Amino acid sequence: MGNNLTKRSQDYSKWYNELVVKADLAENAAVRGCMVIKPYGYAIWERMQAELDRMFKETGHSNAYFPLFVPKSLFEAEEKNAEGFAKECAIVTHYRLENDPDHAGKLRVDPKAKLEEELIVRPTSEAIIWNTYKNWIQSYRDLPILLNQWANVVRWEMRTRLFLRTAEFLWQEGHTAHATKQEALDEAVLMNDVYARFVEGFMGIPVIQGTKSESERFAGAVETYCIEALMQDGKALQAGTSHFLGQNFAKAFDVKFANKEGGLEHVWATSWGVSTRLMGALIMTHSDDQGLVLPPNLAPHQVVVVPIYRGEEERSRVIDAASELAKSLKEAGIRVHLDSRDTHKPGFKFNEYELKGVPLRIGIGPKDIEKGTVELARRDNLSKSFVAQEGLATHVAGLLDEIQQNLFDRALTFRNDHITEVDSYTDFKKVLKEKGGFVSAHWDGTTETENKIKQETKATIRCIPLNNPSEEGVCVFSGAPSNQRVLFAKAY
RNA sequence: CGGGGUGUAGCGUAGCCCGGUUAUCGCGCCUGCUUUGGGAGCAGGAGGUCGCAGGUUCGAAUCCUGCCACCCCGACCA
Repeated sequence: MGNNLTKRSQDYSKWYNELVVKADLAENAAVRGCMVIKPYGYAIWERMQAELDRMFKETGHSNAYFPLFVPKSLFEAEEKNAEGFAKECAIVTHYRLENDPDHAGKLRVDPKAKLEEELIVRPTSEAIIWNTYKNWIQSYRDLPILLNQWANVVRWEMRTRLFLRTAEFLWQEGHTAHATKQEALDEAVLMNDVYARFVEGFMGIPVIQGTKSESERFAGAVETYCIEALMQDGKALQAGTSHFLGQNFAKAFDVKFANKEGGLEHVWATSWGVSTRLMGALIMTHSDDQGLVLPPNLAPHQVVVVPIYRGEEERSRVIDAASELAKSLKEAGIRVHLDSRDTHKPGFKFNEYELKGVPLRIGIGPKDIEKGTVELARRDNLSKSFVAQEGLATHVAGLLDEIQQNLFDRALTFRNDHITEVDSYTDFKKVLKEKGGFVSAHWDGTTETENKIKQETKATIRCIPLNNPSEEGVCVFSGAPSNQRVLFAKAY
């Protein structure tokens, strides 16, 4: 990465927060741990939603919506799932307020309005959805069910961070029901792959697909597939997960179907989700000290046109020319924004759009009109050049592709340079401390070893990569035999 | 919940140790003129329950007590 962020990883946290705020993406809300997503941040989220939605539909899924509240009895039906989320639930106990007789002008909870049964604000929707699916499924003819929901969920984490871990966050959660184990497994793998394609192709963030170790697995899942990304400060970030739920939820909610042979079987399930956390991944993967850097596929505005002029006469001429340019780019399918504000000088705008990460900036002034040129400035490498107005749309389209590819390649190089194979615990600790990134090491497969390593180094097993080559070795911690390497890292 | 830190204008801050006129400075905001190819200059102006509540004192942003909020580090986690 061509900036000095990595050299001051201790400041990374501050840098990240400032960037989020200054680039106008989000801010802390009045509610502890919650955030306000501002229009510019939300526009980016909408771009992500649109693309993901397209990919979901392409793979046969539909959208639906389920309730925010989960009755406690439903929530606790799948024991492991309930246990896993129990410590971070917001709970609704009452449904009415009344005037406080002791404090004029204040309200208090009406003790008479206590709910018969508490409602859990969903931390995830498996319970409420499987309770519904129970009524929808009787025969193999009702399967598969391939649904996705765009929603908010609440997880009352002790420590929160804008985009990375907020008490309330936006996400999508897919919940599917299948007649066979293989079909469900295929679905979980497929959706993990959809995530990988989306995050890499659309967001320009390289990821490693893999499975989680038992202790990192989703509560209630049989297998958790995931995509893991690496941030510029050397910490890993779980960017998305796809779970094979086996028959756990079907058994908990008694969802059976009649198969072709006339027998009754429990349904097989998956669930998968990505969240606004991906915005955090975006910021921490591409941004530099000038601000946000958006991959062209994702950017709400791919190109911004900044007119440069002095005086009223020049202004109208330049704005006319700039409008023509913007129009021709728009006709070529490019998302372009003409900033004709007269209240800010060009220099101010240059910096503002750099901060906001617009991939390409076009400057046009009187000199350009004379010469038939424009000034092109790339956000990814901050280079500038003068090019002819003629054929500009084609040139710009090509450049946008190039920038998209360049951002991905740059991040991929960084990521690959930060996967280090180690064969001793000394090296393991040394690499974690001095270099960061993923450490590829042999592990004996036990949760006990995993926990001890976590305690001593704060590193966790991020994933066991898919198609991992088998290799004989010994666990770096215990010395017990192992037949493959797994990826460890400190993580967000 | 444990350990540390910070609360002063929309944002960032000085002042606090050692109490004393009208609470400092920068950014931003408003008005005018000049400016406009990399965050404009000058002049004028608006904006404050000094986190909250008590206490000490002739006098509190400053000292004391209590409370609240936020940030960082741990446990928890997409």
